[in-house]
Amino acid sequence: MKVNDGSPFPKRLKQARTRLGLSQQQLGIWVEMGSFVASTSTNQHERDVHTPDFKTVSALNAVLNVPTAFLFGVEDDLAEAILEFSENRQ
Amino acid sequence: MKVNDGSPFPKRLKQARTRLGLSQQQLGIWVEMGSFVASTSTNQHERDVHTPDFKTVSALNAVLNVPTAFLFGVEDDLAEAILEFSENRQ
DNA sequence: TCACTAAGAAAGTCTTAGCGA
DNA sequence: TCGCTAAGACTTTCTTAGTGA
Repeated sequence: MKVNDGSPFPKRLKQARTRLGLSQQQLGIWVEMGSFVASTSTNQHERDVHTPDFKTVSALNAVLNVPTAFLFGVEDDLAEAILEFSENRQ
Repeated sequence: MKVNDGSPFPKRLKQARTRLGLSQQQLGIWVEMGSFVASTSTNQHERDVHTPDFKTVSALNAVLNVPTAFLFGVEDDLAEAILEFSENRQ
């Protein structure tokens, strides 16, 4: 996946991270367990330099407490609805 | 993204395609406009050999008439809810 | 025509080593 | 400490050419 191809992923990732008050490095460490890579990797994902593989996406979901679908929701209202759906279920 | 990494994308893609009664090649042609590549490419995506980039994902959304988030919905009930949400809005 | 596969070419992502605020 | 970047190493995806049902 190339730079800035229109994916909602970077935006949603940042949205979910800042909601929890985590730094890029903190998120990366909890997800990937490598403190040298963490900051760079997360930064690249949020800036749409590239997209992580699904294993990383899953790990992000777990830490950020959002469904995978949320990170790929293009429309804001749909993304909101996805969050509500998952919160009401838990 | 490697083979069988747990992404819901392959499953959802097949689900959305068969719902419309399209062949792998037909879907590929409408999305990518290359009849030689179409069949192979779609087949690889559905079998989770690999995942397409976001431009292709967007094109698939348009043809299949589903939101991007649907293709990345892990939970079946959430995926259903995403479909309903987008249908009620249109 | 359908779903599917191997393998080289092409394009992507990850890691290392840094930057300025 | 924070967000961020370049570039080579590494890994993935795409295209071509083909299979059997």
